[in-house]
Amino acid sequence: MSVRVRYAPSPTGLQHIGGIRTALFNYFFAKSSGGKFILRVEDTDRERYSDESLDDLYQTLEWLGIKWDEGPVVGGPYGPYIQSERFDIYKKYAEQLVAEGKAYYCYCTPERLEKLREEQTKNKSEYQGYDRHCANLTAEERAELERQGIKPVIRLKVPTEGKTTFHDVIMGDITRKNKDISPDPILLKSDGFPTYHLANVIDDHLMGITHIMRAQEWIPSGPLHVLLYQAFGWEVPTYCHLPMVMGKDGQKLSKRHGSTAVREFREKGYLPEAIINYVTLVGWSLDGSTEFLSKEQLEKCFKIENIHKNPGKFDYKKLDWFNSQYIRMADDERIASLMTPYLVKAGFISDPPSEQEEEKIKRLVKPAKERMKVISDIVDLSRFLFVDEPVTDENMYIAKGSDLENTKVALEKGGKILFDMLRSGEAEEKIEEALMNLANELGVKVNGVFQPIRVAITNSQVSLPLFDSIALLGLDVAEARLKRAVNMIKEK
RNA sequence: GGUUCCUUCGUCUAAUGGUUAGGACAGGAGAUUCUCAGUCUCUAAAUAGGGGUUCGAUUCCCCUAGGAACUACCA
Repeated sequence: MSVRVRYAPSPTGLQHIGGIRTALFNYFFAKSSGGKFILRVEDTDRERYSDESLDDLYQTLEWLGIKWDEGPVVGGPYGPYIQSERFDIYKKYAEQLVAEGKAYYCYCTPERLEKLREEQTKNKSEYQGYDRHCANLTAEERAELERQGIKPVIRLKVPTEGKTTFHDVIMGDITRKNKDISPDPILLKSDGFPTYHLANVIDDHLMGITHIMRAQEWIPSGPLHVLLYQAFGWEVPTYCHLPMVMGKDGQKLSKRHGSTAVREFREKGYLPEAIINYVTLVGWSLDGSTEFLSKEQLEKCFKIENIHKNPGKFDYKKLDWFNSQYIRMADDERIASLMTPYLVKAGFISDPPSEQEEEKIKRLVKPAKERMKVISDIVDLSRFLFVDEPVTDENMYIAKGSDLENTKVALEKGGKILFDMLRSGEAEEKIEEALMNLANELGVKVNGVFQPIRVAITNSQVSLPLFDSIALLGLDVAEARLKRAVNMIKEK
């Protein structure tokens, strides 16, 4: 039987790291086993649903380059793939269960349930959950409640005896006593929408899903789902509960740990291949030493056996490392076009950029590439190129390895040597040598000459290498800046 | 509280009865005759604790401890 797996997110928020990790594992498992990857939108919670979330889902998967074989937009033989469009199906199956005596209508108000819950926690009752108040309503009682206009929910009858076991590829057998399963969970809400449990089980069956790969937080509802499959008389798919992605403190990754939405990472200038590579390595490994895996490689070598049991913490620093590595590997043209929006947004260049600006960006890539962790770093790295701000006292005088006198000489003499030689087309090595000689005369290290000049030209303690900076700026502009600094320092 | 799951360097992980317990990120030190970054080299750092089984346990079993998830008309 060929593999069919699905990613079934609920569009109630932006796609986050944990979510796409699940998507990626499903996708890679499908690809590596020659199966199908299906996308299903579980939008049964109309309170929390938002169009923005749905858009974000599509955009994020597209950005990552994850294509689904069946699902919304592309369609497929088991559609529709959006649960809100399958409304009638769930109702039908829920009512079937009621007719067979496996489920029942419940008229309890949210208020009563709330009160029940309060009492249970107050009394530290061992029994948690619904008290099966409506489990044995007579036809008359029901008719009366209906007449009062109360819209019922449908609850599953969970056996109080026995136990339920399911097999998990990663975890092994997981068994739970039926009496420990949340008593009589709601299948169909009073608004007629299914709950997750019902819709999920029905769709997985109807869509021929063979493996259910989802986060470990779903383990507790596993037995309940098995009970549902059994109630319908359906075969239970293979379970594969994925280890969770945690924050630094070992708790479920959430906003307080930092960025979690993929969109945020994208906006900061992370590359999709870095996200894919790193995220896949949390909870999975090929061999313990291979670090770099492209999407194409993963589509081939991903093995379900290599998924771990234990949760993994999300390490932002390692992601940064991957990202800087991928930036370096990417070709210059791509980096240039990725940098452009940040420069536009910073107000450095016009939108769209002029030809000269584009030329500038192109030349900026090489020296900047090695220095970026994320593409947005380009803004600070290139400020000197687009903004002409006179060097500040602070930057000028804290230049390492130079005092005021040396700084003056370095700027005046060094600057003259530098630009004269540059103008006559001398090689960089030669110029460096000349500046080194000057440094020797002054009795300072080379840096004592280079640093003041670079600061004068870039107004920054930390900047691109001097020759790169000058080349980027153009000789005239760079020299003008140097002269301005010389004049400034003369007055001190 | 109840239920279920988890436990190798700070972090992600490799090794499954026999290794000096390996790699990577982060940290530290140094090198690279311009800062930063990068690159290179070196370095420190772990089998949660206690019992078994065994000639031998990171690896198998039990207990303890710690952590996590779930416990909604949310998914």
